[in-house]
Amino acid sequence: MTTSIRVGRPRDAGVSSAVAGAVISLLREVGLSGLTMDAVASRAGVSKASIYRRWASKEDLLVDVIANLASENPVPDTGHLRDDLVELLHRMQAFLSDIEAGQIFPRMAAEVHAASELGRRYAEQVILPRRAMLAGMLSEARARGAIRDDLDIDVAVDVLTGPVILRMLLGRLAPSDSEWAPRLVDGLLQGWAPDR
Amino acid sequence: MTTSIRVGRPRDAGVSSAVAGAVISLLREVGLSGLTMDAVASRAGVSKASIYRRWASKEDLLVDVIANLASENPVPDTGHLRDDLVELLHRMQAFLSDIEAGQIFPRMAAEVHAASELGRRYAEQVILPRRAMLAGMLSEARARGAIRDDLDIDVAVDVLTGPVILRMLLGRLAPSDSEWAPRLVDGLLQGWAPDR
DNA sequence: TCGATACGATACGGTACAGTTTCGTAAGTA
DNA sequence: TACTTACGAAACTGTACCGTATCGTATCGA
Repeated sequence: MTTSIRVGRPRDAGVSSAVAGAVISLLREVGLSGLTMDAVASRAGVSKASIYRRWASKEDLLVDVIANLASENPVPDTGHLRDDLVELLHRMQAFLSDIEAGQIFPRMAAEVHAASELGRRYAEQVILPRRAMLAGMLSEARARGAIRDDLDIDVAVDVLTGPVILRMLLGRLAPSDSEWAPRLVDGLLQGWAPDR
Repeated sequence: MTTSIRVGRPRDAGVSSAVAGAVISLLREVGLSGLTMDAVASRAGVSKASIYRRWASKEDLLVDVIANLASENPVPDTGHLRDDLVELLHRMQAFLSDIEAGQIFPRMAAEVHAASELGRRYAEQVILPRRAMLAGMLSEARARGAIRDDLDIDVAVDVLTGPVILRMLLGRLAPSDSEWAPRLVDGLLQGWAPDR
């Protein structure tokens, strides 16, 4: 509407990015529940007043920062389904264990489950696109005959990604070595192979 | 040591159980982070003093109550692996969607991941025994030739249970009908069948 | 009956933290 | 220069909540 000409001192763009960076690093260190606005301000080298000039509440800030957390995620596509899947699971594990340190994902999972605004946006911007990409990858493989044509794609997506989430949640209780992903994929592909 | 004869008014056993019940119902309604000792006392119809006479802290109370939450879980065993697995997944779904309302499990998952005392005890008393039972069930089936003898049991447990956890976390975002579990099991068993 | 302990009710201390306000100053526009 | 908005620093308000203490009463054993 009003492309009003701003008067007065302009906002320092560095403040916003410093705050976002502080939120992410604190999220890793102290988790969602341990994150305070005072800590964010201090870590960002910024006053709380400046934060509240940009975001109406802590909730708003978190939604904004976390939703923009992981937008880029290239899909491996060598044309060789087995290797693509192993690579995809490895990337997923790396992604999860990167933010794992700060326990972002488990807490986001709880938010998703609780259907909070934060959870809704996280699912919408992070989880669902990834599921859709994997589904597309499998559909393509099925179309070119690499896997049996009666394979249920939805369930296949669950079977591939569910175990990764599970192992991540269990963490130290069920450590997974580098061979875990290929063992999983190879095991599944045995059942997914087209009838000869 | 001292089997000291108690003097004075004895503790009312009803208080402990009322408190435990209050914790569970509140956990379902407001979640772990929304649970306060005042609310527990009020819901249980008990004074806070009486709670602190029994548990040293909120943390102690939660660990005690939650760890004793789900101890009994019979394993289906009709001898027919496919049906047993479907039944087991259905029970798992029912279990998770029962406590789902209160979001206990996702929060416990975050605790397990965070390796807190609460999470450690939950994993020890709830998760790991169930994994062990399922692994036993699969080993038995493998021993009697119902599934291929080179099947990796550990990965098989992940592949069966991971998707259930995933769907539960996603909740409304990826609703699963009653056919989901059999589709999952049948899909997996295709790959697990022994070579003919 | 007496002493000890439990009970509910309730007040209180202490702390943590979200969000607001104030103040002196910096950086823009008219 | 005058005005407007942003900035950091820091004090402040309000609230939530854990854990403790006090009080009058109830229930046990001796």
